[in-house]
Amino acid sequence: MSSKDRDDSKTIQERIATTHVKDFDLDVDAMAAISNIFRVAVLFHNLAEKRFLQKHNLTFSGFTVLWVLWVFGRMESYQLAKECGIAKGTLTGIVNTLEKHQFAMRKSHATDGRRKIVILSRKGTDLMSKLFPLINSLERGFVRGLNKNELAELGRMLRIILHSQDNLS
Amino acid sequence: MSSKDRDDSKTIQERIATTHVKDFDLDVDAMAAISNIFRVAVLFHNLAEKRFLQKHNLTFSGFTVLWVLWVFGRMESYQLAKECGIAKGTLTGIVNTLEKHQFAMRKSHATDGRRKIVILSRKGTDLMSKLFPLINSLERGFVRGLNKNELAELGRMLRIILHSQDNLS
DNA sequence: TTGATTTCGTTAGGGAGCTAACAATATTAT
DNA sequence: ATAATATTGTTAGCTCCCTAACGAAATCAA
Repeated sequence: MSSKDRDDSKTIQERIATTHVKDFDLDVDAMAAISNIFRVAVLFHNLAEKRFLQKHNLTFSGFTVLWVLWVFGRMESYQLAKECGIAKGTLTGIVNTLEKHQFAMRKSHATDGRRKIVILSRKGTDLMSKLFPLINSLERGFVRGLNKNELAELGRMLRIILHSQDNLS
Repeated sequence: MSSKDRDDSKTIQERIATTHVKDFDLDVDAMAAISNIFRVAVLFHNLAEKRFLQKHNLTFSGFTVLWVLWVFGRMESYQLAKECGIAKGTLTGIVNTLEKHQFAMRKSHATDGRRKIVILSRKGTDLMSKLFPLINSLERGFVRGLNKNELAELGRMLRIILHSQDNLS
């Protein structure tokens, strides 16, 4: 199966944008890439919620927090927010929801009265053991059109983009 | 500048995940790719709002709607929602906000009493002429670590991912 | 020790995202 | 023509997301 057999034609938006935009000095390829990154993210987000998360009273954000907790075991709030890429005020709400459904709970820091630690409950751990492979199967499905080398190349390019933004938060 | 000179090492999350996850039959590369797509999207979203959009009372979603309207001229609501990748109920709120700031307005359909058409105001058009190149410069900055061929390859792979999901909404 | 500054988590207010239910209008069936 | 069905946009309820302001606690200064 050659590369030509696969559907990689431009989306409607890209096509129109290409024609509409010639008055400005625009980088259409950069625009298309970022725009399509958003499309993939939204698509994955919605599909994951609908297929696997909703029935467990879990949102995608809640899952992300549980994912980090599952990987790291436990974590202090401010670090958890940073790792999830959300504001600290947002994390408060998400942890409230997770606590309501008893997937996680808060603990006070031993020596510092300001800090709180979020830990995974047994129920949360069990759920993650079940959800993690399911979500990964969805991820696998999303990139099934790419071969091993292409997938590695995609990962490399995304890391380049991320690291080139490190300085300007 | 060779490929080796650029920072494309794995993120902390990827590294930890790789070690924690060996009990399951997981595709770590697929996980890393999707996860990093989300990171790029969130980073771009926040940066665009902070740098260019906030000062005009515009959110990223509001900008997206204006962007589609600017490209297509005008559009019926249900189609606009679909093109933006959001639910119709969500679009109602966004158009309310856009109307409040007079960037866009609703018109009734000529023959079908159910349908509404959203059109860009003069104020919205002027703003987009200014914002469009600014956002594009941010997009350009995001992919500045990739050369022309790599960027084209990235776009091609993202399109493959998107089209391979076409069947399962 | 006392006072100023910093850090951490929560809260409040605005906007965005979903689903489900609803009213209004169109379309189709009988 | 009338009834049943389908479609469109809005609304309500919940969650998420941001920023800004706040209180509590820790740290630093003098």
